[in-house]
Amino acid sequence: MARPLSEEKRNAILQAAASAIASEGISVSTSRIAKAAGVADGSLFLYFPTKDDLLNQLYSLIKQEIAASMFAGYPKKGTVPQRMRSVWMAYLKWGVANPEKRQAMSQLSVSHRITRDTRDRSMTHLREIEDLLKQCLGPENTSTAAFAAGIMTALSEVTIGFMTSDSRRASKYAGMGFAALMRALDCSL
Amino acid sequence: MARPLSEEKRNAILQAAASAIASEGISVSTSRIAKAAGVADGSLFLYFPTKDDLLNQLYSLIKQEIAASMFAGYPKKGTVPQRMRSVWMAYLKWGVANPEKRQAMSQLSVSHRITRDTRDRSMTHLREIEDLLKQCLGPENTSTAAFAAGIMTALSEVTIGFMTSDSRRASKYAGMGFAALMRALDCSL
Amino acid sequence: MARPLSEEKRNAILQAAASAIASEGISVSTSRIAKAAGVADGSLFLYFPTKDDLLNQLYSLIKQEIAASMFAGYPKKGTVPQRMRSVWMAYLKWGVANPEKRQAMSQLSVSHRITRDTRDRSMTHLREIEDLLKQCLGPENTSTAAFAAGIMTALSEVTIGFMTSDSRRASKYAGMGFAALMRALDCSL
Amino acid sequence: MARPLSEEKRNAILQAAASAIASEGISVSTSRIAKAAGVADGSLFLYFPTKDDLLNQLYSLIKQEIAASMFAGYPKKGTVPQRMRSVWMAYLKWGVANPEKRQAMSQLSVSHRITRDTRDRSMTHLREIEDLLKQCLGPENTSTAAFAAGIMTALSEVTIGFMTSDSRRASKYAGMGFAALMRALDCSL
DNA sequence: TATGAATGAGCGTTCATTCAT
DNA sequence: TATGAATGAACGCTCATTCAT
Repeated sequence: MARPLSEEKRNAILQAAASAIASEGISVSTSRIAKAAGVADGSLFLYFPTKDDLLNQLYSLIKQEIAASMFAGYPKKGTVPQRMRSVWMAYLKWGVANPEKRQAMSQLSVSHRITRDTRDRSMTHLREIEDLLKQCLGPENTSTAAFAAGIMTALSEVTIGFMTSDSRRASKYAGMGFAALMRALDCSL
Repeated sequence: MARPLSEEKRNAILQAAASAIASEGISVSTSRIAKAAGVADGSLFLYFPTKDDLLNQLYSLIKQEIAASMFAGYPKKGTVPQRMRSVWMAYLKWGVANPEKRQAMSQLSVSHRITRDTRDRSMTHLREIEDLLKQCLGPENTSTAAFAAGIMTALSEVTIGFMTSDSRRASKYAGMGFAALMRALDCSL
Repeated sequence: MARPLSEEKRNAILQAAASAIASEGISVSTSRIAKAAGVADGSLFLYFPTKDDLLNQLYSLIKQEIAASMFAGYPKKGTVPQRMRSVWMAYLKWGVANPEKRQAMSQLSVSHRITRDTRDRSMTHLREIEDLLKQCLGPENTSTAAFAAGIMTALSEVTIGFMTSDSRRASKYAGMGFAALMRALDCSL
Repeated sequence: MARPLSEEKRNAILQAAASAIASEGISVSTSRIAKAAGVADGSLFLYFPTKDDLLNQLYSLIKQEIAASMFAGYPKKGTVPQRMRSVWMAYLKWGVANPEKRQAMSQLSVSHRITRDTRDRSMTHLREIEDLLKQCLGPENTSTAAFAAGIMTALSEVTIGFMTSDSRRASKYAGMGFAALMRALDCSL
C-alpha cells in the first residue's frame, strides 16, 4: 500500500509554517514553508489542500496546544486562586517556551484567512477557563465572565511580551502580572 | 517641508488604505486602495514611493491620531485619577468611533512591514501616558511604568472590543474596564 | 507479445480514458482516469508508459473497433450499393451506440499528441472502404477514391450528429444521409 | 490619459494565439502566446481576463471572419446555384489562405472551454447560409436545412483539407467538391 | 504486481512598480 | 501632475511521472 501519509511530515510542515509565519508573516510563500519543512513544493498540498487550510489547521493546533498546556499540572482540588495561578503560570510558561508559535498566532488571529468556523471551534477550549472565572467572580457577575476572560488573555499577552523582551526580570513580571490580574478581576474569593 | 502634491489626495489614499486593510487585510493590493481613493493606480506611487512606505505612514498617522485624541479634553489640573479616567474614556471614544482604523491598526501592528524605526517614533507619543502612570504608581514603582502602560493598552483594547460587539452595554464595559484598570495598577493614588 | 499484465485492467483504463476524455477533454488528468478505472494512479503507468502512449493506443483501439463494426454483417456477395449501404448503416449504428467513444475520438483526432505513425497505422483499416469506393466510382475515377472516402466519413459524422441530437428522426437522417452520399459520389453503378 | 489599450496588441495576441494553438494545441501556455505576440506574460491578461476568455473571443473572431469572407463578392441578384457557388468558393478561398486559423478552429470547436453561449452567438452568422439552402431545397424540405448546412460544412472541410495537402490539384478538388455538394443536396432548382 | 506518497517543472494569474503619454 | 498600460517576478496549485513500500 505504498507509504502512508507521514504524520511526521505533516508536523514538520505545521512547524515550518509556524516558524516561517513568525519570521516573515502570513504572506510567506508555501514554497518557503515546504522548503523549511524539507519537502517538495507539491508535497505540502498532499497534506493540506490549500494554503488557507494549512493556516486554519495551524491556528487550531496552536490553540489546542495552548489549551492543553494551560491545564498541565492543574490542581483540581485546589482553591480558586490556586487554580487561577496554576493556569496563569502554565500559560506564561508555554508562551515563553514557544515564541515562534506565539508570534505566528498573533499573525493568524488577525488574519482574514482564518474562518469564523475555525475560530469558533477553538473557542470551546476556553470554556473551562470561563468556568473557573465564574467561580472567581461570584454568582452575581456570571455574565461578565467573557469579559474577564478577555482581560486575562490580554494581561497574559502583555506579561509574556515583557518576560520575553526583558528576560532577566521574567519571574518578576510573571508575579506582577498575576497580582494585577487578580486585582483587576476583584474576585469575591 | 513643502509638500508639492495635493494633501487632499494623500489623505484620501491613507483613508482608503485604512479602510481596505480593515476589510481585506494588509495583503490588499495597491490598485484596490488607489481605486477606493479615487486616484489612478500609478498616482498612489507619486504620494508613497512604495507600498511599505504607505503602510508605515498609515501606521504613524493612526498612532498620532490616537495620541492626540487621548488628550482631547484632558484636565491638566485634575487629580491623577481624573486624568486617568479622561485618557481612558477618550481612547475608548476614539476606538468606538473609528472601527476601521482600529482594525487596520491591529493588522499593521503585527506586520513585519512596519519598521522598528516607525514603531519607535510612534512610541514617543505615549511618553505622556507613561508620565501620568508614574504619578499613579508612585516613585518606588517608576521602573514598571512601561509594563503598566502595556496593561492599560491591553485592557483598553479588550474593552473597546466588547463595547463594539455588544454595543448595548458599551458604557457598562467602559466603566468596568476603567475600574479593572485602576485596580490592576493599584495606584498609590 | 506476451502481455504480462491484467488485460481486464488495461481495458478498464482505456474505457475510463475514453469516457473521461469525452466529458472533460484530452486535458483530463491521468489520476482521474485511473480513479475512474478503479486502479491506483501509479498503476496506470504499468500499462501505459506515458499519457501519450495511452492516448495513442486509445486512438488506435477505437479506430480498429470502428473498422471492425463497419464490416459486421457485410454482404460480401451483394451489389456495390448493397455493400455501401451495409457499411454506412453499420457505422451509423456504432456511432449512435458509442457516443463517448465518438466524442473521445473527436478530441483525439485533432490532438497533436497522436503521432503521424499512429494515424497512418489506423488508416490501413480503411483500405477496404477505399476498394469498395473504387468499384463504385468506376475505373476512370480511381484516383479520387481517397477524396470520396473523406466525403463518406464527413457525411457519416454529420449524420450521426443529427441522429444523436434529434433521435426521434434518427432513421430519417440515416436514410437521407445515405441518399446524399450516393448522389454526392455519383457512382457509375 | 496614459496609453489606451492598443487594438494592435490585442490583435497580435489573438493572432499569436491562433498560430500557437494551430501548432501546439489548446494546451499551449499563455506565456508562449504572450511571447509570440511580443508582449509580457502579464500583459495578455490586460486584454483578456482569463485564458478561457481569450479562447472564446478567438473562436468568435474566427467564426465572424469566416462568415464575412463567405459573403465577399456575393452575387445578391444571382441565381441560387450561382450564389451557392460563390459562397462555396469564397469559403474554400478563406480556408486555403488561412490554414492556421482553420487548424486553431478545429481545436477550439471540440474544446470544452468554448461555452455554449459563445457557440450559440456564432451560429447566428450562419443563418444566412440556411436561408440560401432553403431556397435551394424547395419549400417542402425546409425542415432539413440545418442538416443540409451540416453537409455543406462537412464537405467544405474535406475539400479544403485535400486542397491544402495536395495543392497541385486544388482547383480540381474545389470543383469536385462543389459538384458533390450540389448533387448531395439535390436542389429542386 | 500494485499502491499512492513524493516530486518539481510548469501552469494561469496577480501585483508592486515603471514609464510613455 | 496624473494616468493607466506595461512589465515580469512570484504566487498557489496541478500533474505526469517516479519510487519506496
